[in-house]
This record gives sequence, structure tokens and C-alpha cells, in this order.
Amino acid sequence: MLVAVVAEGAGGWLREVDPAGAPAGPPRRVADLATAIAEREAADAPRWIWSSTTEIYPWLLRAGVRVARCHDLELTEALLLGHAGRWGEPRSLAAAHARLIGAPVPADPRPRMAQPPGFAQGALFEAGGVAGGGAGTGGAGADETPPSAVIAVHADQVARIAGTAHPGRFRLLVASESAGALIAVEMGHAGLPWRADIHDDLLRELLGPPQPVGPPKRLAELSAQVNAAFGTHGLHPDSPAEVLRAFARAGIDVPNTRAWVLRRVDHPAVPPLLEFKELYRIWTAHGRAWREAWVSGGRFRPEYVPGGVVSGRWATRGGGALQVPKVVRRAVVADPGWRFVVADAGQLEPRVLAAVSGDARLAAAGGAGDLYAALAADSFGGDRATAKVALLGAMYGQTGGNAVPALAVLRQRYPTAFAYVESAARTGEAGGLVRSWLGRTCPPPATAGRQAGLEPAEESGPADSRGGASGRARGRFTRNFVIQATAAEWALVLLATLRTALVGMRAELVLFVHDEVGVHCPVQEAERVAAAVRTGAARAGEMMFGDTAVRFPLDVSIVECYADA
DNA sequence: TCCGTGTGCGCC
DNA sequence: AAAGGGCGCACACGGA
Repeated sequence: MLVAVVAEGAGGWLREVDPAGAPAGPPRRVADLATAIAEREAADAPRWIWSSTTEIYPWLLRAGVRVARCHDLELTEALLLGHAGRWGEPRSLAAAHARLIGAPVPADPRPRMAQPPGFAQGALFEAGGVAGGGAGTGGAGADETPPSAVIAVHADQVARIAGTAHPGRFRLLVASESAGALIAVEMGHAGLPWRADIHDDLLRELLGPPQPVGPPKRLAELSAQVNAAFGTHGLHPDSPAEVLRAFARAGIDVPNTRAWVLRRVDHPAVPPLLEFKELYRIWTAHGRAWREAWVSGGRFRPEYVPGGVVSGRWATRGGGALQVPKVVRRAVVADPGWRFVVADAGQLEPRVLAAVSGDARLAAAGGAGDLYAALAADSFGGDRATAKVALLGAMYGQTGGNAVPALAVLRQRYPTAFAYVESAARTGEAGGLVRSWLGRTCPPPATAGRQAGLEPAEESGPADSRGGASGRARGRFTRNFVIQATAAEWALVLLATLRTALVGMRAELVLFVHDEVGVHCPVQEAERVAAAVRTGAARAGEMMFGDTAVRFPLDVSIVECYADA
């Protein structure tokens, strides 16, 4: 069953909807929306249709209400607009409804910086003007009684989904995207356990004791060593311009000061410079200031943004939760008597390539525990490293360097898989659109390929098909998109499946980094959680690709500290 | 002083 | 000749 919902102050409106999207009962006004949703959830757990999980669900969670399923109209609208090649059009409920009735389409509101507790609800959830201020709508036609806009847009989306290239897959995409939105809010609500005392010890160990003024001791020492090596005073090692000038004075010409460039430079300033860069990074990006901003009550609470990346990967708004340096993960420690179950999907992207391309030979390799080893045994004379470079090169668009002979082997031995990524690249170079397995669509060149900025008067279209730099860049982008976006879908399906499996346990999802999930649970539940995550991975493969030889093995560990995973 | 851009590195 | 995809974040820099 489906129930459309719209908030209005602390209350709201509910109305049953049938699978085709038509109203299946009268609209019902409730004074206490959270309680009404909780009661209905306990009764038969319908799929809730609402404008935006990000807006409504934090408020429900704070009221102690969890839901099993939803249909997020905004996220779905974005997926459908993208599928139709209309990237960038407003996707709010108000905009979708305006398009539907031929009214002027309002722009999407700017993403807010942060959401303080008790953020106003009300007008957020209904299309502009439709709610009409609640009680005042008595004189309007019945069709405009809330949640009429929610119902109308949902019905329209159901119809548009049916018109996509693979409706069954697209439905799975919409369901997992919506589930991901629920999970993102729940993860932000739960937070990642974070031990401030260990974090402090770690910072002191790496950076030395804090100084009354300026950087910690170790950083000051390294800075002095760099200056001594250059014969300078007051040079700031984090200033690329100053470092470049210093190298130039020493007769060393480097294009930039990136670590991998400096590593090949023979000069006494290089070792302390490299160490400085590494530690300075930790001090500025994950030091005390960071912790005071993002860690509270023993939990790191970033804000996740599902679908924040065009490929469908999540992003974060503040806190950098997807880039916590490995050394800093020592501060992520389970509560007493609890554990982390951390699962990492190994070799996910090459396995996805094997599955989506339907290359039987590559799929056979993908049925093994180590895909690269199987690939090496099959076609590279047992040379695993070369096999890996070749496959990664094919997926990222590398065509030169050491990988050339290996790529030729790949092309000859796995022509179907090779053709899959080559086709995606050619489509992108010609200005076309490519899609993930479930139907997420890449942005058009006007949006995505702006980097090189060489575009003359002709905007989109096959302007670059003859091979300009920006055309090739877009080819690499679309080549990778079909893989990365499908891998993101697999991870999302796994996450949604796992979430359902955890219902009834005390276990909580607390971590999701592209192809890695983490669950915080009592030690007694750890084995059950580990089994659930393995089952989830197998289910995700089946739900996405049906009967395929490709396996998606997980590396699962049960640890007290995230750094040990 | 403010703010947009560039640089460089963290993660996958 | 070589040629790598996607992000977030903090700082330095430089123009307004």
C-alpha cells in the first residue's frame, strides 16, 4: 500500500494511493503527523510518498518515528529528468507540479548550510499555494485538497517510469535511491562513534604537543628543517608558490609541488616537505577544530547527501565523512560491549563491468574470489599486476603508458567487455548520453564537459566528435560513468537490503563509503550482522543482474576499532 | 577585508 | 608524446 503525505505545521494530510498512483480513499487531516505516521507504520508499513526525505525524515526521527519504505519525489524527479536528457531543471515538488499543470516553474531553493533542530516544517512539504494555508482551502475544489500535488506528481512519475527503457530496473533504482535517503538521515542521526581522547592522543603522537601559539611542535620542526634545507627563513611549506620559488633558486625546475612529483626530486628539503604536507593535512582537516565542529556526544555526525554525485554516489555536506584519513580511523572505536561489522566489496568496479557487459569470459573471471588473478591466469600468463593495470586502464580511459600492450590483450581476449566501455566513451565524445544499468543518466556536455572551456558558439551536440581535448575528457567521463554509477547502484541495493535485515536488532548502520558499509552492534549480534551483510551482497547481485556468473564477494571483519578493519 | 579561484591531498 | 574516473575540504592567492 502507498500513502501520500504532506506536513502542515505539526500536523498534516494523509491519503491512500493505489499502485498506479490514483487516490484510493479520502484525504485525512491529522493534528499530529508523527503519531499518525507511527500508527500507520505499525499497522502495515506502507510506502510513504513525500516530497523530500531530507526535509521530513529528520523531524520524524527526532519524534522517534522510523519508516520502512518511501518514495522520494524529489530524488525520483531528478532521476527522471536526467533520463529524459533534461538535466538541471528544478526537481522540487513545487517545480514538478508546476510542470504538470503548465504553471511557471519555480527554481529550486539553494541547499541550506545546516539544519538546526526544530527547523520549520509547514510550507516546505507542499507545492507552493496548494496547501493554501490549511483551513482556508474549504472553498476550493476537492482536487486541491492536500496532498493533491504529492499524488499528482507521484502518478505522473509512475507513468514516466513505465516509459523508460527498462522500467523494472528503473523502479529498483527509484526504490533504492529512496531507501538510501532514509538511511542517510538515519546514519546522520546515529552518528559514528568517535573517541575524543584517542583522537587527542593520536594528534599528539603525530604532531607533537600543541603549542601556545602557532602549529604543533612537530610541524614547527619540519617547517624549520625545510627552511634550513632551502637556506630560507619564514618560508611556509604549504605555500606552493613559495616552495616553487625556493626550488627554482636551487636550480630545480618542477611543474608543481605535488607529492608524487616531489618524491622524484633529489633535494634535502624534500623529505621534511613531504612529511609536513601529510601532517599539516591532518592538523587542518582532522584536528581539534574539525572535531569541535563535527563531533558531539561521542559521535561524528556528518550530513550525508544521497545522490550528491552525478554518478549516484553519496556526497557529504561538511565533515568530510567520506575522506577520513586512515590513521585517524583509530579514533573510531565501538562502544563497550559493541563491535563494528565492516564490509568492503572487493574489486567491485571490474565485477560490475563483467556483469553489465555480458562478457562471458570476463564474467567467468568475476566468479572467482580474486578477479585479477583469474584474469591473469586466463590471459596474462599469470601476471596479476599487468592484468589489473589493463582492466583499470580500460575502465578509466587510459590509452598510453605501460598499459598499452596489456590493453591490446584485453581487447582481443574480452572483446564484449572492451566494446562496452569503448562504446560508452564514443557516445560521450560525440556529445551523447550514457546510462547506468538501472537507468541513471549522465549529464549532457553543456553541464558536465565545461572544464576545458574551449567550447565556441556551438553548445552541445557532436562538436567535439573529432577529438578535441574536452571531447576526450568527456569520453573518459562517460566511459567511467557506466561503471561507477552501476557500482553505486549495487552498493545502494546492498545497503537497502541490509537495512531491512537489521530491523529488530539493536544494530545500526553508521558508515557507508562508496563500496564499504559499517554497522555498529552489540557483540552478541555481530555474527548475525555479518551474515546479513553477506546475504545482502548476494541479493544485490541477483536483484541487479539476475542470473550471472559474476560474484560480489565481501571482505567482512568484526572489529572494535575501524582502523583494524 | 571579502570572496572567488587555484592548488593539493584525503578518500573511493 | 602522453594520455586515469568521481568527490570534499582547507589553505594560499589575488583581485575587488
